[in-house]
Amino acid sequence: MATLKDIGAELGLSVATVSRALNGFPEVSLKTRAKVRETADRLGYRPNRVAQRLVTGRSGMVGMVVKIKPDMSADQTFFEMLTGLTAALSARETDLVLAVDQGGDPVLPYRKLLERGILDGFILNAPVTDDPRVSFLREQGIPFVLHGRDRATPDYPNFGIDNAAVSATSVDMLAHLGHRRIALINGKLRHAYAAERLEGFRAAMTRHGLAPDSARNGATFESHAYTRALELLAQEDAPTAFICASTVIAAGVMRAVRDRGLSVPGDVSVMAHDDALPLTRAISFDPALTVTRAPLRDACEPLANMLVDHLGGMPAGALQVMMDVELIVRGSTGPAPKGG
Amino acid sequence: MATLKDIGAELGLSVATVSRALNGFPEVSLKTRAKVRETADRLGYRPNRVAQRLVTGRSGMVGMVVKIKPDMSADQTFFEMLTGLTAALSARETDLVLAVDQGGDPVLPYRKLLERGILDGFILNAPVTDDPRVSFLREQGIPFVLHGRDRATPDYPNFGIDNAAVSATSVDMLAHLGHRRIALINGKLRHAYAAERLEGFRAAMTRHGLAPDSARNGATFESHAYTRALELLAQEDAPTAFICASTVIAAGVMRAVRDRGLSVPGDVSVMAHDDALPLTRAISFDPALTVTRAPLRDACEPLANMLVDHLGGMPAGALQVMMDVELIVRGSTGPAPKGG
DNA sequence: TTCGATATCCAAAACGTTTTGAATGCGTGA
DNA sequence: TCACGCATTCAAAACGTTTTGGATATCGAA
Repeated sequence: MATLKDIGAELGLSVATVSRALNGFPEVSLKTRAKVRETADRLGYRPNRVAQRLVTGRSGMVGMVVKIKPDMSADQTFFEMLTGLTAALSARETDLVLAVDQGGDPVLPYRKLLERGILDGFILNAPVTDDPRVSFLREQGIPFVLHGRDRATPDYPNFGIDNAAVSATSVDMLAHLGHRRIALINGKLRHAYAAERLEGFRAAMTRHGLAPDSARNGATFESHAYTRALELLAQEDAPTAFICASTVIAAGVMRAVRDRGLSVPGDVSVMAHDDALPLTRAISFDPALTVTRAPLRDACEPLANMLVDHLGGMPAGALQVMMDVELIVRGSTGPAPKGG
Repeated sequence: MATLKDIGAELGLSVATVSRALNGFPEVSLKTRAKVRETADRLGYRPNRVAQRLVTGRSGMVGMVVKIKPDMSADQTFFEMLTGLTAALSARETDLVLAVDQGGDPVLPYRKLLERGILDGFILNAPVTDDPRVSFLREQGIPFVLHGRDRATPDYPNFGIDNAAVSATSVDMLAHLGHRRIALINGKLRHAYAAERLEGFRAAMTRHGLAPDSARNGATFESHAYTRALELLAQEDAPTAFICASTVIAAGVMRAVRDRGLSVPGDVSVMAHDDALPLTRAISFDPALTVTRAPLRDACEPLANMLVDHLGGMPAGALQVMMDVELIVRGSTGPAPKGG
């Protein structure tokens, strides 16, 4: 492998000048810069990352812990994140080291990864409210970026969507269509996103003068959503509209609606939040699913860039982004049934 | 972070001696070795891996590419491997860098990972026959270890099970129970393991004087196996025993057998090869599934160690292991039905 | 006493890069 | 001619480790 010294020897230049030339420093003449570039290409020069990292004091590696649920339902979102993150990070000369959380103490895998002493920072995802990993990494002084947020006013870099707005947008749209009894089939409440969605749901329902008590929190299985929806539909004043935390949940709800002999959207409207995962595509539903859409993949590049920027010294305050979600109205929602 | 120099300064020793003391070289006295150890612990010394890697010329990082199938069915095996490999590699001070293969050119992700110039080697899994990744990495001169093998006599480090023996063991057992018409529901034939299983199946059947034509190769979905089994059971001389490439396939076959109004193992025996994945447990079948068993997890530590050893200079010839599989007879197999 | 062997230690080089501080050459204005 | 600024380049230090090639002290044997 060609080194800076090789290039310097070839041209009669010092390694310092070669280094500057390649790194675009201003104090090197255009002529030598061109010559250096040319020989570097010709010799197939690639900077030795290990040497770069030794002198800069950074490892160029960040960590991520994937939590394996017993049902392996994390897979889909995880692969989506993994694909996007590795691509975005490698564009910033950063590598992603993975570890697996098999349950138990949530900070343990982070502690073990840290002990190896080779990581510059972490990417956290799927926060629970007041996430213990956040407090741990903060007291260790390790930089990290969080997908979403674990508290109302985070003081760390984070990127996510406005989950309260997800619920609010959904409620607003359904209320505008005349629905009065709207249910929320939510994820488990300890997940920060679910708590935010519930809060947004309650606020929006109250704002519209509607009873905010038709919210169900729990596991995001299709079968679980099916059961919850059946329970709600069996009530005297059954909901005429469902807001689902995910498209998988929407599938369960739709199945329940049909098993009750009802139609979508004639009798019941169904909408969901859509992470745009490849497997459960909202557009493949019949009828196509109305959604608040925020592709998970879109979060990867910002997350990667924010972490690298933060490692480069950018303060956390400048690295907090909350995205708006897009409302896409399709066939699964319609006016509230007459005399509902 | 404390360095060798810090420890040396504290004790009035040179960094060379401190380094030797910590690395267990013989030419340092027991007394100073103990003192060095003590101060190293007290100062919380951790070797700077980047510096180590610069001088040793190795990066301490190996790569693995996960292939995402459209149906994401790789997830289960992948997570199983990921869990085991990260643990085994970190015990050898090695990190795992992941990339994603989203289809298309199978060597592209390896090429891109290689261009970053930070990897010492690769772990390959799920080989197809005459795998193009093998030829690519070999002509690039990059060390790798393969889970399984892509040709009969591999010249690279590899670890796997004897897939021909998997079939042979299964056929032997079923033939011994009196079965004459035995079917193989196999994976896609381009996968090396499936080709080996088919070969082993044919050889064993012929050896027993049985017709080796009831083999079906294809996707490893439950539904696909169900369809294939139904087809075979509809034949005039339907099989009385099924050998399945996986427990998922066995589930489909069992469903087909029952939908035909037949019983397991009274009318039809069913057995499978079991990778011991957490989700589809052979023992949870009803009746519990007879299997040839070789936990996927068991391959992780050998694979990790073999790659690290190979990187350390051990020749490929010394790093080729083919494991035997374990036959576990449970309730899903029994004597062939009378007058079958 | 002297020689050689042995045990123990150290100084310095090396890995490939970035960065600091200084040097060189050149033109310009006085 | 001198001083000065500017553009361009270089030598050397630094990062933290491993490893090479001595150096020093100790001891036994001649």
